[in-house]
Amino acid sequence: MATTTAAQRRQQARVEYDAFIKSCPTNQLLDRISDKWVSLIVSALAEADGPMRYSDLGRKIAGVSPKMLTQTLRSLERDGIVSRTVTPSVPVRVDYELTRLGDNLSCLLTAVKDWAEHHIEEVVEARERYDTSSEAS
Amino acid sequence: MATTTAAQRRQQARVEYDAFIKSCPTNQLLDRISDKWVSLIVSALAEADGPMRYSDLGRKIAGVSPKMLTQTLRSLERDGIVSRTVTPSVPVRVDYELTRLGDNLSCLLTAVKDWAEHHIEEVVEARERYDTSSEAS
DNA sequence: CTGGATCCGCTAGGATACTG
DNA sequence: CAGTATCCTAGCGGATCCAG
Repeated sequence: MATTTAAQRRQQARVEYDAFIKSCPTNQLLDRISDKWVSLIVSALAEADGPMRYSDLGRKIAGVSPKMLTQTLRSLERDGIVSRTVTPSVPVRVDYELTRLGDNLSCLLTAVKDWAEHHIEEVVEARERYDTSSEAS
Repeated sequence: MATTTAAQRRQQARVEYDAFIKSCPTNQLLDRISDKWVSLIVSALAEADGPMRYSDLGRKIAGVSPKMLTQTLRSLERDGIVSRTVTPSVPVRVDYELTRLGDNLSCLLTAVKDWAEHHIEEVVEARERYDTSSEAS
């Protein structure tokens, strides 16, 4: 009674794998830093080396919509990467700053950046080789 | 004549930013390693410490569809991360292996992994604090 | 000023079936 | 065995409007 098709088994495996991946710190971290806006926000705050206001970030990052800015900041705050300080004046003032953990993360990001800059050339060359050789077909 | 709304200006900025980001090695790399399957494939190949066949990878990674497996492998091959060796026997045999660059990348991945494992606890704690304090509202 | 809520288009990626 | 081609869905993220 092979009512369990290959697809079903694969999906089952996928569910388990997803669970595994979600519980895996590495993948959680990768998910986090791979977010386009995360790296930008973190490096913006790292450069500033001090608190930045919501609109400062919005201006510095330029292409971000308020929604994504807020959303990303919230998740970063939740993870203890940034701290959010509200000054209940009129108008309201909100400052964001890297926590110690966030600062640490920015170091990792720097390591990644270094790797990227050291190896990007190799990658580009590989791409060109690949592209020209497949064009030749 | 403010026919250029804030949204339009932001979109303009977004386009420029996208271009900037695409040309930025760091973000290219982040895009690459953040791909769910990339890290899995690279670490699978790193563990194997030798060539693996297409179906070996499919089995090892379990939850992946053929489409994504092929697609990911192709892009990794293009970037010179993995090498693809076809043995034209019957049936065909295809082996994938990390290149030197790929091997190097797996080291970076290890660094990321180490960071994740050292700091995940802090993140989890921060999350719990955040969640419980927002529940309290 | 700092966002929350809502709608909505788009595309990444999964299922499925087929080929060399 | 190692893919390719097709369809289709879910969710990400942008626009827009509104509120504290």
